[in-house]
Amino acid sequence: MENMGDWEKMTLLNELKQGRELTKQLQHQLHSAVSLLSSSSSSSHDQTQEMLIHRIMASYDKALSMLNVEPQAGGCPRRASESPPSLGGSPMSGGDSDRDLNDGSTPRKRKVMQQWKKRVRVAPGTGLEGPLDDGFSWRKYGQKDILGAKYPRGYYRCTHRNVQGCLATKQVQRSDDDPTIFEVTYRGRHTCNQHPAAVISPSLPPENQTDFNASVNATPLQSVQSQHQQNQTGPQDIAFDFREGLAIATQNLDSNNGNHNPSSSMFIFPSTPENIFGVMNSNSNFSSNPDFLSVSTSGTDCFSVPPARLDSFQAGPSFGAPESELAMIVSAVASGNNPQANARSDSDLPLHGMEFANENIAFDSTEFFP
DNA sequence: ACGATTTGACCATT
DNA sequence: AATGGTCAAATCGT
Repeated sequence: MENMGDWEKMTLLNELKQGRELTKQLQHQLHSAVSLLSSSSSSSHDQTQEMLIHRIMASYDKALSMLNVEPQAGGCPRRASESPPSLGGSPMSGGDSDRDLNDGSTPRKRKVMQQWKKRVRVAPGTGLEGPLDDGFSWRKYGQKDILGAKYPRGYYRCTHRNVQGCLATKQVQRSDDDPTIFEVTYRGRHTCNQHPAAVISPSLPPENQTDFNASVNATPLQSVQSQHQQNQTGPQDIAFDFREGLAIATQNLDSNNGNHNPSSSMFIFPSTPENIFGVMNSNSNFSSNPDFLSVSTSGTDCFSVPPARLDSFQAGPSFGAPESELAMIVSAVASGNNPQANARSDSDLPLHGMEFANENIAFDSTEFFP
């Protein structure tokens, strides 16, 4: 456990929480099923089920407490506004903006900058090695070989750091396993006056994206651009990812049993025939490249949409559901003149951590991730 | 000339 | 001491 990376720890944590939450759901299902039946005395079979559930819950609680997490009923140990856990490396060391945080007189805890990650897949053969355009302009200020990593890590800061004092930074690390994937860690908020393309940008933490209900008519997917092109980028990328540390969505995640049932989802949101609403957990990521928009959970691609199928795409902070249970809601608006987008019904989707409330539109990840 | 990138050195943290 | 993050001089590209 000690030699676990923070990223792995977070993933393990999320899995455990998810398991616990799903067990709770199962418990509720069983309860409601029992109460629907005649209220004659519960059978020993019911009691056995109840005991098993309690033991499963106890196991999850024990595992969570071993990870120093208070297992709690709500399922969300932290509110979103609280500082995220330290992930992916030690907290900022030596940053010029951080150096002055402690005058040495009082040993106070270094301020932990908000950070969140995304995984970006770059289409192989594009010849583009750099990170995706995310609508902001970045200046590279360092590169470092990281122990155990095949590829060096690039360090970027906002171009407008000096002029406008914007402290946003990002790190780009090419994946060892899949060189077409870049893991991008964003830190700090943009305080500069840059106008990233769409409302949604991976370098904006979700709470900045409050205009969730407004329609976004941006081109959903844009080409990967070089650093130079980024500087004059217009409305471009709608890639998006979720802040660390949010709670786990608790919808039905088991997509491998072929029993995917939209109606069993815990959260159903109002949707129009033109809209798709998805619910994702805190490990979900959006990424895009010229060929598709993809949504993944825990690093596993689970959902992708060819750009031709969508007119716009947006995501924002959760609403209409307890924050403790929902991380994010995703909405995509399908084109009215795009028959493909409305052609299929929602069933047996290979989705992990994502649920559509709209049954008119479905996307099959296997089409794009064979 | 100017801005961006590269890269070795330095510093903080563990 | 090892490692990760940043600085800043040198270099590159336009």
